Amino acid sequence: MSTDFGHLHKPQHMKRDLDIRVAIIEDDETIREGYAFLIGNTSGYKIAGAYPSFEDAAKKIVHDDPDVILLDVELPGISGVDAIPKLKKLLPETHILILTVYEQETLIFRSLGNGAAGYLTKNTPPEKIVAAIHEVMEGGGPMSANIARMVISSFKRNESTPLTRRETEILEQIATGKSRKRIAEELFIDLETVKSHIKNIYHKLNVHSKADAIKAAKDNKFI
Amino acid sequence: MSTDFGHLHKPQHMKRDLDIRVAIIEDDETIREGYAFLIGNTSGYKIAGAYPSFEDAAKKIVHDDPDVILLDVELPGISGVDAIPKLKKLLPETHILILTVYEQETLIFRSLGNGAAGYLTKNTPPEKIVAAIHEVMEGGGPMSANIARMVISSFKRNESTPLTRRETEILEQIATGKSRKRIAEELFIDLETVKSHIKNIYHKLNVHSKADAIKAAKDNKFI
DNA sequence: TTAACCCTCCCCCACCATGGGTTATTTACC
DNA sequence: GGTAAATAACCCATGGTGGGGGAGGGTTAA
Repeated sequence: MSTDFGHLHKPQHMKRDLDIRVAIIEDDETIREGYAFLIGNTSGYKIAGAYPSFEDAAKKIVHDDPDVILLDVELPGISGVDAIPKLKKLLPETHILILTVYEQETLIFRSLGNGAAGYLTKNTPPEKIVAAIHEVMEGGGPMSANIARMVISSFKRNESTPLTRRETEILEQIATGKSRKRIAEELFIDLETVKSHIKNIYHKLNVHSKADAIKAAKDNKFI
Repeated sequence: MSTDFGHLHKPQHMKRDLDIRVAIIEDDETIREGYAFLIGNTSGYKIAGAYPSFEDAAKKIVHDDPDVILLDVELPGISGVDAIPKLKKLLPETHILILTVYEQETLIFRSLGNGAAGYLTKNTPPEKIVAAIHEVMEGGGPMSANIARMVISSFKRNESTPLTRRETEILEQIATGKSRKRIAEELFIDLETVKSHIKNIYHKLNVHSKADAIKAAKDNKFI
Protein backbone atom coordinates (compact mmCIF):
# COMPACT_ATOMS: atom_id res chain seq x y z
CA MET A 1 0.00 0.00 0.00
CA SER A 2 2.83 2.39 0.79
CA THR A 3 4.77 4.02 -2.01
CA ASP A 4 8.46 4.69 -1.87
CA PHE A 5 10.49 6.51 -4.47
CA GLY A 6 13.36 7.12 -2.09
CA HIS A 7 15.53 4.43 -3.66
CA LEU A 8 15.33 6.18 -7.01
CA HIS A 9 17.81 8.87 -6.16
CA LYS A 10 19.81 8.00 -3.10
CA PRO A 11 20.86 5.07 -0.92
CA GLN A 12 18.52 4.63 2.04
CA HIS A 13 21.11 3.16 4.32
CA MET A 14 23.08 6.39 4.32
CA LYS A 15 20.67 9.24 4.64
CA ARG A 16 17.47 7.87 6.14
CA ASP A 17 18.14 9.45 9.54
CA LEU A 18 18.45 12.87 8.00
CA ASP A 19 15.52 12.66 5.64
CA ILE A 20 12.13 14.04 6.65
CA ARG A 21 9.70 11.11 6.52
CA VAL A 22 6.43 12.08 4.85
CA ALA A 23 3.17 10.10 4.73
CA ILE A 24 0.24 10.86 2.45
CA ILE A 25 -3.43 10.06 3.10
CA GLU A 26 -5.40 10.88 -0.04
CA ASP A 27 -8.06 8.84 -1.81
CA ASP A 28 -7.34 10.03 -5.36
CA GLU A 29 -4.63 7.71 -6.65
CA THR A 30 -3.31 10.14 -9.24
CA ILE A 31 -2.88 12.93 -6.72
CA ARG A 32 -1.47 10.57 -4.11
CA GLU A 33 1.12 9.12 -6.47
CA GLY A 34 1.89 12.58 -7.79
CA TYR A 35 2.74 13.94 -4.35
CA ALA A 36 4.65 10.78 -3.52
CA PHE A 37 6.74 11.16 -6.65
CA LEU A 38 7.33 14.86 -5.99
CA ILE A 39 8.39 14.39 -2.38
CA GLY A 40 10.27 11.14 -2.90
CA ASN A 41 12.41 12.79 -5.52
CA THR A 42 13.21 15.83 -3.43
CA SER A 43 16.51 15.69 -1.62
CA GLY A 44 16.06 15.55 2.14
CA TYR A 45 12.56 14.07 1.96
CA LYS A 46 11.38 10.49 1.92
CA ILE A 47 7.96 8.86 1.52
CA ALA A 48 7.23 6.80 4.60
CA GLY A 49 3.82 5.68 3.36
CA ALA A 50 0.88 6.55 1.10
CA TYR A 51 -2.66 5.43 1.89
CA PRO A 52 -6.08 5.96 0.28
CA SER A 53 -8.01 6.22 3.58
CA PHE A 54 -7.58 6.59 7.32
CA GLU A 55 -8.62 2.97 7.80
CA ASP A 56 -5.77 1.84 5.54
CA ALA A 57 -3.34 4.25 7.18
CA ALA A 58 -4.23 3.08 10.70
CA LYS A 59 -2.90 -0.41 9.98
CA LYS A 60 0.58 0.60 8.91
CA ILE A 61 1.30 4.23 9.76
CA VAL A 62 2.75 3.60 13.23
CA HIS A 63 5.26 1.17 11.70
CA ASP A 64 5.97 3.58 8.83
CA ASP A 65 6.62 6.30 11.44
CA PRO A 66 6.33 9.54 9.43
CA ASP A 67 7.49 12.95 10.68
CA VAL A 68 4.80 14.73 8.68
CA ILE A 69 1.45 13.54 7.34
CA LEU A 70 -0.18 15.19 4.33
CA LEU A 71 -3.90 14.74 4.89
CA ASP A 72 -6.91 15.28 2.67
CA VAL A 73 -10.01 16.50 4.54
CA GLU A 74 -12.43 14.53 2.38
CA LEU A 75 -11.78 10.80 2.55
CA PRO A 76 -13.95 7.70 2.11
CA GLY A 77 -14.97 6.32 5.49
CA ILE A 78 -13.81 8.50 8.35
CA SER A 79 -13.23 12.11 7.29
CA GLY A 80 -9.83 13.74 7.36
CA VAL A 81 -10.95 16.21 10.01
CA ASP A 82 -12.04 13.41 12.34
CA ALA A 83 -8.92 11.42 11.49
CA ILE A 84 -6.66 14.13 12.94
CA PRO A 85 -7.17 13.33 16.64
CA LYS A 86 -6.90 9.60 15.91
CA LEU A 87 -3.65 10.11 14.03
CA LYS A 88 -2.33 12.30 16.86
CA LYS A 89 -3.11 9.46 19.26
CA LEU A 90 -1.24 6.95 17.11
CA LEU A 91 1.69 9.30 16.46
CA PRO A 92 1.80 12.11 19.04
CA GLU A 93 4.99 13.68 17.69
CA THR A 94 3.94 13.73 14.04
CA HIS A 95 2.87 16.97 12.38
CA ILE A 96 -0.30 16.93 10.32
CA LEU A 97 -0.53 19.16 7.29
CA ILE A 98 -3.92 19.50 5.62
CA LEU A 99 -3.79 19.49 1.83
CA THR A 100 -7.18 19.93 0.24
CA VAL A 101 -9.39 21.67 -2.29
CA TYR A 102 -11.86 22.72 0.42
CA GLU A 103 -11.78 26.27 1.76
CA GLN A 104 -14.86 26.26 3.99
CA GLU A 105 -14.36 28.07 7.27
CA THR A 106 -15.83 25.25 9.34
CA LEU A 107 -13.43 22.69 7.85
CA ILE A 108 -10.46 24.98 8.38
CA PHE A 109 -11.25 25.81 11.99
CA ARG A 110 -12.27 22.26 12.88
CA SER A 111 -9.01 20.99 11.36
CA LEU A 112 -6.88 23.47 13.27
CA GLY A 113 -8.92 22.86 16.42
CA ASN A 114 -8.28 19.14 16.09
CA GLY A 115 -4.54 19.73 15.91
CA ALA A 116 -3.51 20.26 12.31
CA ALA A 117 -0.20 22.15 12.08
CA GLY A 118 -0.96 23.79 8.73
CA TYR A 119 -3.52 24.07 5.96
CA LEU A 120 -2.72 24.17 2.26
CA THR A 121 -5.03 24.23 -0.73
CA LYS A 122 -4.30 21.93 -3.64
CA ASN A 123 -3.43 24.72 -6.03
CA THR A 124 -0.27 25.21 -3.97
CA PRO A 125 2.77 24.85 -6.26
CA PRO A 126 4.98 21.80 -5.56
CA GLU A 127 7.94 23.78 -4.27
CA LYS A 128 5.66 25.48 -1.71
CA ILE A 129 4.34 22.14 -0.52
CA VAL A 130 7.89 20.98 0.10
CA ALA A 131 8.66 24.30 1.81
CA ALA A 132 5.57 23.88 3.99
CA ILE A 133 6.70 20.40 5.08
CA HIS A 134 10.01 21.92 6.08
CA GLU A 135 8.22 24.74 7.87
CA VAL A 136 6.09 22.45 10.07
CA MET A 137 9.26 20.54 11.02
CA GLU A 138 10.70 23.88 12.19
CA GLY A 139 7.63 24.57 14.32
CA GLY A 140 5.96 26.93 11.87
CA GLY A 141 2.35 26.98 10.71
CA PRO A 142 2.19 27.11 6.93
CA MET A 143 -1.06 28.27 5.36
CA SER A 144 -2.14 29.19 1.86
CA ALA A 145 -2.71 32.92 1.43
CA ASN A 146 -6.50 32.68 1.35
CA ILE A 147 -6.54 30.41 4.39
CA ALA A 148 -4.32 32.86 6.28
CA ARG A 149 -6.71 35.66 5.32
CA MET A 150 -9.68 33.73 6.73
CA VAL A 151 -7.78 32.86 9.90
CA ILE A 152 -6.73 36.46 10.44
CA SER A 153 -10.16 37.89 9.73
CA SER A 154 -11.61 35.48 12.29
CA PHE A 155 -9.82 37.59 14.90
CA LYS A 156 -10.96 40.93 13.52
CA ARG A 157 -13.55 42.90 15.46
CA ASN A 158 -16.31 44.82 13.76
CA GLU A 159 -15.39 48.50 13.94
CA SER A 160 -18.95 49.66 13.30
CA THR A 161 -20.51 48.22 16.43
CA PRO A 162 -23.70 49.87 17.71
CA LEU A 163 -22.55 49.13 21.26
CA THR A 164 -20.72 51.64 23.40
CA ARG A 165 -17.42 50.74 25.01
CA ARG A 166 -19.11 50.03 28.35
CA GLU A 167 -21.83 47.95 26.74
CA THR A 168 -19.26 45.91 24.85
CA GLU A 169 -17.31 45.39 28.06
CA ILE A 170 -20.40 44.22 29.92
CA LEU A 171 -21.51 41.91 27.11
CA GLU A 172 -18.04 40.37 27.12
CA GLN A 173 -18.40 39.73 30.84
CA ILE A 174 -21.83 38.20 30.31
CA ALA A 175 -20.31 35.91 27.68
CA THR A 176 -17.93 34.55 30.32
CA GLY A 177 -20.93 33.35 32.32
CA LYS A 178 -20.68 35.90 35.11
CA SER A 179 -23.84 37.07 36.86
CA ARG A 180 -24.92 40.69 36.77
CA LYS A 181 -24.08 41.01 40.44
CA ARG A 182 -20.53 39.75 39.91
CA ILE A 183 -20.06 42.01 36.88
CA ALA A 184 -21.21 44.99 38.95
CA GLU A 185 -18.70 44.13 41.67
CA GLU A 186 -15.81 43.66 39.27
CA LEU A 187 -16.51 46.89 37.38
CA PHE A 188 -17.16 48.81 40.63
CA ILE A 189 -20.61 49.93 39.54
CA ASP A 190 -24.08 49.33 40.86
CA LEU A 191 -26.12 46.29 39.93
CA GLU A 192 -28.78 48.66 38.63
CA THR A 193 -26.27 50.22 36.28
CA VAL A 194 -25.39 46.82 34.87
CA LYS A 195 -29.10 46.11 34.39
CA SER A 196 -29.51 49.39 32.52
CA HIS A 197 -26.62 48.59 30.21
CA ILE A 198 -28.01 45.12 29.53
CA LYS A 199 -31.42 46.54 28.69
CA ASN A 200 -29.75 48.94 26.25
CA ILE A 201 -27.70 46.12 24.74
CA TYR A 202 -30.82 44.00 24.22
CA HIS A 203 -32.63 46.91 22.56
CA LYS A 204 -29.72 47.67 20.24
CA LEU A 205 -29.28 44.03 19.24
CA ASN A 206 -33.03 43.41 19.09
CA VAL A 207 -32.90 40.39 21.37
CA HIS A 208 -34.61 39.31 24.56
CA SER A 209 -32.11 37.01 26.20
CA LYS A 210 -28.51 36.57 27.19
CA ALA A 211 -27.95 33.72 24.73
CA ASP A 212 -29.39 35.63 21.79
CA ALA A 213 -27.35 38.72 22.67
CA ILE A 214 -24.12 36.69 22.82
CA LYS A 215 -24.94 35.00 19.52
CA ALA A 216 -25.82 38.25 17.77
CA ALA A 217 -22.68 39.93 19.08
CA LYS A 218 -20.42 37.04 18.10
CA ASP A 219 -21.98 36.66 14.66
CA ASN A 220 -21.35 40.35 14.03
CA LYS A 221 -17.96 40.31 15.76
CA PHE A 222 -18.98 42.99 18.25
CA ILE A 223 -17.26 40.88 20.88
CA MET B 1 9.16 64.01 6.96
CA SER B 2 8.29 61.56 4.22
CA THR B 3 10.98 59.76 2.35
CA ASP B 4 10.84 58.98 -1.35
CA PHE B 5 13.37 57.01 -3.28
CA GLY B 6 10.99 56.37 -6.15
CA HIS B 7 12.67 58.90 -8.43
CA LEU B 8 15.95 57.06 -8.15
CA HIS B 9 15.02 54.27 -10.46
CA LYS B 10 12.05 55.19 -12.60
CA PRO B 11 10.04 58.16 -13.81
CA GLN B 12 7.10 58.79 -11.47
CA HIS B 13 4.91 60.25 -14.17
CA MET B 14 4.81 56.97 -16.03
CA LYS B 15 4.34 54.19 -13.53
CA ARG B 16 2.88 55.75 -10.38
CA ASP B 17 -0.61 54.31 -11.01
CA LEU B 18 0.78 50.79 -11.19
CA ASP B 19 3.11 51.01 -8.22
CA ILE B 20 2.02 49.78 -4.83
CA ARG B 21 2.22 52.78 -2.49
CA VAL B 22 3.81 51.88 0.84
CA ALA B 23 3.97 53.95 4.02
CA ILE B 24 6.18 53.21 7.03
CA ILE B 25 5.52 54.15 10.64
CA GLU B 26 8.62 53.30 12.67
CA ASP B 27 10.42 55.36 15.28
CA ASP B 28 13.93 54.01 14.67
CA GLU B 29 15.33 56.20 11.91
CA THR B 30 17.85 53.63 10.69
CA ILE B 31 15.25 50.93 10.32
CA ARG B 32 12.73 53.32 8.79
CA GLU B 33 15.18 54.61 6.18
CA GLY B 34 16.38 51.06 5.55
CA TYR B 35 12.91 49.80 4.71
CA ALA B 36 12.22 52.92 2.68
CA PHE B 37 15.36 52.34 0.65
CA LEU B 38 14.57 48.67 0.15
CA ILE B 39 11.00 49.21 -0.95
CA GLY B 40 11.63 52.39 -2.93
CA ASN B 41 14.23 50.55 -4.97
CA THR B 42 12.03 47.58 -5.71
CA SER B 43 10.27 47.68 -9.04
CA GLY B 44 6.52 47.98 -8.63
CA TYR B 45 6.71 49.56 -5.18
CA LYS B 46 6.87 53.17 -4.10
CA ILE B 47 7.28 54.90 -0.75
CA ALA B 48 4.26 57.11 -0.13
CA GLY B 49 5.51 58.29 3.26
CA ALA B 50 7.68 57.44 6.24
CA TYR B 51 6.90 58.69 9.74
CA PRO B 52 8.44 58.24 13.21
CA SER B 53 5.11 58.16 15.09
CA PHE B 54 1.37 57.90 14.62
CA GLU B 55 1.01 61.57 15.54
CA ASP B 56 3.33 62.52 12.67
CA ALA B 57 1.63 60.11 10.30
CA ALA B 58 -1.84 61.41 11.11
CA LYS B 59 -0.99 64.82 9.68
CA LYS B 60 0.09 63.65 6.24
CA ILE B 61 -0.88 60.06 5.64
CA VAL B 62 -4.30 60.77 4.13
CA HIS B 63 -2.66 63.03 1.56
CA ASP B 64 0.13 60.50 0.95
CA ASP B 65 -2.57 57.86 0.38
CA PRO B 66 -0.68 54.56 0.78
CA ASP B 67 -2.03 51.17 -0.28
CA VAL B 68 -0.12 49.41 2.50
CA ILE B 69 1.22 50.67 5.83
CA LEU B 70 4.15 48.96 7.55
CA LEU B 71 3.55 49.56 11.24
CA ASP B 72 5.72 49.05 14.30
CA VAL B 73 3.77 48.01 17.41
CA GLU B 74 5.97 49.98 19.79
CA LEU B 75 5.94 53.68 19.02
CA PRO B 76 6.48 56.81 21.08
CA GLY B 77 3.14 58.36 22.03
CA ILE B 78 0.22 56.24 20.90
CA SER B 79 1.15 52.59 20.45
CA GLY B 80 1.05 50.84 17.10
CA VAL B 81 -1.70 48.51 18.27
CA ASP B 82 -3.93 51.42 19.24
CA ALA B 83 -3.00 53.27 16.07
CA ILE B 84 -4.50 50.54 13.88
CA PRO B 85 -8.19 51.49 14.30
CA LYS B 86 -7.33 55.18 13.93
CA LEU B 87 -5.42 54.50 10.71
CA LYS B 88 -8.30 52.35 9.44
CA LYS B 89 -10.61 55.29 10.09
CA LEU B 90 -8.36 57.66 8.17
CA LEU B 91 -7.75 55.20 5.32
CA PRO B 92 -10.42 52.47 5.27
CA GLU B 93 -9.08 50.76 2.15
CA THR B 94 -5.47 50.62 3.25
CA HIS B 95 -3.93 47.35 4.45
CA ILE B 96 -1.90 47.45 7.65
CA LEU B 97 1.06 45.11 7.99
CA ILE B 98 2.67 44.83 11.42
CA LEU B 99 6.45 44.71 11.32
CA THR B 100 7.98 44.33 14.74
CA VAL B 101 10.41 42.58 17.03
CA TYR B 102 7.64 41.71 19.52
CA GLU B 103 6.19 38.21 19.55
CA GLN B 104 3.93 38.41 22.60
CA GLU B 105 0.58 36.70 22.12
CA THR B 106 -1.40 39.63 23.47
CA LEU B 107 0.21 42.05 21.00
CA ILE B 108 -0.37 39.69 18.11
CA PHE B 109 -4.02 38.99 18.88
CA ARG B 110 -4.80 42.61 19.76
CA SER B 111 -3.21 43.71 16.48
CA LEU B 112 -5.17 41.22 14.40
CA GLY B 113 -8.33 42.01 16.36
CA ASN B 114 -7.86 45.69 15.62
CA GLY B 115 -7.67 44.98 11.90
CA ALA B 116 -4.05 44.28 10.94
CA ALA B 117 -3.84 42.29 7.71
CA GLY B 118 -0.57 40.57 8.56
CA TYR B 119 2.16 40.27 11.15
CA LEU B 120 5.88 40.02 10.41
CA THR B 121 8.83 39.92 12.77
CA LYS B 122 11.82 42.09 11.99
CA ASN B 123 14.13 39.19 11.26
CA THR B 124 12.11 38.67 8.08
CA PRO B 125 14.45 38.85 5.07
CA PRO B 126 13.89 41.85 2.75
CA GLU B 127 12.54 39.81 -0.15
CA LYS B 128 9.91 38.27 2.15
CA ILE B 129 8.83 41.72 3.33
CA VAL B 130 8.29 42.77 -0.26
CA ALA B 131 6.46 39.48 -0.94
CA ALA B 132 4.26 40.08 2.10
CA ILE B 133 3.30 43.55 0.83
CA HIS B 134 2.29 41.96 -2.44
CA GLU B 135 0.37 39.27 -0.58
CA VAL B 136 -1.76 41.71 1.44
CA MET B 137 -2.60 43.53 -1.80
CA GLU B 138 -3.88 40.19 -3.15
CA GLY B 139 -6.07 39.68 -0.07
CA GLY B 140 -3.74 37.29 1.73
CA GLY B 141 -2.63 37.34 5.34
CA PRO B 142 1.16 37.08 5.54
CA MET B 143 2.64 35.98 8.84
CA SER B 144 6.10 34.98 10.01
CA ALA B 145 6.40 31.26 10.72
CA ASN B 146 6.46 31.63 14.49
CA ILE B 147 3.49 34.01 14.41
CA ALA B 148 1.53 31.54 12.27
CA ARG B 149 2.38 28.81 14.75
CA MET B 150 0.99 30.88 17.63
CA VAL B 151 -2.11 31.78 15.67
CA ILE B 152 -2.77 28.16 14.73
CA SER B 153 -2.15 26.84 18.22
CA SER B 154 -4.66 29.37 19.55
CA PHE B 155 -7.30 27.30 17.75
CA LYS B 156 -6.02 23.96 19.01
CA ARG B 157 -8.10 22.08 21.55
CA ASN B 158 -6.55 20.21 24.43
CA GLU B 159 -6.69 16.50 23.52
CA SER B 160 -6.30 15.37 27.12
CA THR B 161 -9.54 16.85 28.40
CA PRO B 162 -11.10 15.19 31.44
CA LEU B 163 -14.54 15.95 30.00
CA THR B 164 -16.51 13.45 27.97
CA ARG B 165 -17.87 14.40 24.55
CA ARG B 166 -21.30 15.11 25.96
CA GLU B 167 -19.93 17.15 28.83
CA THR B 168 -17.83 19.21 26.43
CA GLU B 169 -20.85 19.75 24.22
CA ILE B 170 -22.96 20.91 27.15
CA LEU B 171 -20.25 23.20 28.50
CA GLU B 172 -19.97 24.77 25.04
CA GLN B 173 -23.70 25.43 25.09
CA ILE B 174 -23.45 26.94 28.56
CA ALA B 175 -20.69 29.22 27.28
CA THR B 176 -23.10 30.59 24.67
CA GLY B 177 -25.35 31.80 27.50
CA LYS B 178 -28.12 29.25 27.02
CA SER B 179 -30.12 28.09 30.02
CA ARG B 180 -30.13 24.47 31.10
CA LYS B 181 -33.73 24.15 29.99
CA ARG B 182 -32.92 25.39 26.51
CA ILE B 183 -29.88 23.12 26.25
CA ALA B 184 -32.04 20.16 27.24
CA GLU B 185 -34.57 21.02 24.53
CA GLU B 186 -31.95 21.47 21.83
CA LEU B 187 -30.14 18.23 22.69
CA PHE B 188 -33.44 16.33 23.07
CA ILE B 189 -32.62 15.20 26.59
CA ASP B 190 -34.20 15.81 29.96
CA LEU B 191 -33.42 18.86 32.07
CA GLU B 192 -32.35 16.50 34.84
CA THR B 193 -29.80 14.93 32.53
CA VAL B 194 -28.32 18.30 31.74
CA LYS B 195 -28.12 19.02 35.45
CA SER B 196 -26.31 15.73 36.01
CA HIS B 197 -23.78 16.50 33.31
CA ILE B 198 -23.17 19.96 34.76
CA LYS B 199 -22.61 18.55 38.21
CA ASN B 200 -20.08 16.13 36.76
CA ILE B 201 -18.39 18.97 34.85
CA TYR B 202 -18.10 21.06 38.02
CA HIS B 203 -16.62 18.14 39.92
CA LYS B 204 -14.07 17.39 37.22
CA LEU B 205 -13.03 21.03 36.86
CA ASN B 206 -13.17 21.64 40.61
CA VAL B 207 -15.42 24.68 40.30
CA HIS B 208 -18.72 25.75 41.79
CA SER B 209 -20.18 28.07 39.18
CA LYS B 210 -20.89 28.54 35.51
CA ALA B 211 -18.39 31.38 35.16
CA ASP B 212 -15.58 29.45 36.81
CA ALA B 213 -16.29 26.37 34.68
CA ILE B 214 -16.17 28.42 31.47
CA LYS B 215 -12.95 30.10 32.55
CA ALA B 216 -11.28 26.83 33.56
CA ALA B 217 -12.34 25.17 30.31
CA LYS B 218 -11.18 28.06 28.15
CA ASP B 219 -7.88 28.41 29.97
CA ASN B 220 -7.20 24.73 29.39
CA LYS B 221 -8.65 24.74 25.86
CA PHE B 222 -11.24 22.10 26.72
CA ILE B 223 -13.72 24.20 24.77
C1' DT C 1 -26.54 76.72 24.19
C1' DT C 2 -29.02 73.27 23.01
C1' DA C 3 -29.16 68.40 21.57
C1' DA C 4 -27.33 63.96 21.60
C1' DC C 5 -25.07 60.46 23.78
C1' DC C 6 -23.03 57.97 27.51
C1' DC C 7 -22.66 56.34 32.12
C1' DT C 8 -24.66 56.15 36.24
C1' DC C 9 -28.47 54.89 39.62
C1' DC C 10 -33.30 54.07 41.34
C1' DC C 11 -38.09 51.89 41.70
C1' DC C 12 -41.48 48.51 40.26
C1' DC C 13 -42.95 43.66 38.72
C1' DA C 14 -43.21 38.44 37.37
C1' DC C 15 -40.70 34.51 36.36
C1' DC C 16 -37.09 31.30 35.85
C1' DA C 17 -32.50 29.37 36.70
C1' DT C 18 -28.63 27.77 39.54
C1' DG C 19 -25.87 24.90 42.73
C1' DG C 20 -25.66 20.69 45.32
C1' DG C 21 -26.87 16.10 47.33
C1' DT C 22 -27.88 11.11 46.02
C1' DT C 23 -29.16 7.08 43.46
C1' DA C 24 -30.10 4.26 39.38
C1' DT C 25 -30.81 2.61 34.61
C1' DT C 26 -29.35 1.53 29.90
C1' DT C 27 -26.01 1.36 26.38
C1' DA C 28 -21.52 0.41 24.49
C1' DC C 29 -16.91 -0.78 24.18
C1' DC C 30 -12.83 -3.61 25.74
C1' DG D 1 -18.16 -9.23 32.43
C1' DG D 2 -16.54 -4.94 33.95
C1' DT D 3 -15.85 0.06 33.23
C1' DA D 4 -17.25 4.36 31.34
C1' DA D 5 -20.69 7.16 29.41
C1' DA D 6 -25.16 8.91 28.89
C1' DT D 7 -29.42 9.06 30.63
C1' DA D 8 -32.97 10.16 34.32
C1' DA D 9 -35.12 10.81 38.81
C1' DC D 10 -35.89 12.73 43.50
C1' DC D 11 -34.73 16.12 47.23
C1' DC D 12 -33.30 20.99 48.91
C1' DA D 13 -32.37 26.30 49.24
C1' DT D 14 -30.86 30.21 46.95
C1' DG D 15 -30.16 33.38 43.46
C1' DG D 16 -30.57 35.46 38.86
C1' DT D 17 -33.19 37.18 34.62
C1' DG D 18 -36.11 40.05 31.63
C1' DG D 19 -38.79 44.20 31.12
C1' DG D 20 -41.40 48.54 32.46
C1' DG D 21 -40.55 53.20 33.91
C1' DG D 22 -37.73 57.52 35.31
C1' DA D 23 -33.72 60.61 36.30
C1' DG D 24 -29.25 63.05 37.11
C1' DG D 25 -24.54 64.45 35.55
C1' DG D 26 -20.91 64.33 32.25
C1' DT D 27 -18.86 65.15 27.54
C1' DT D 28 -18.92 66.48 22.71
C1' DA D 29 -20.09 68.68 18.78
C1' DA D 30 -23.49 71.35 15.96
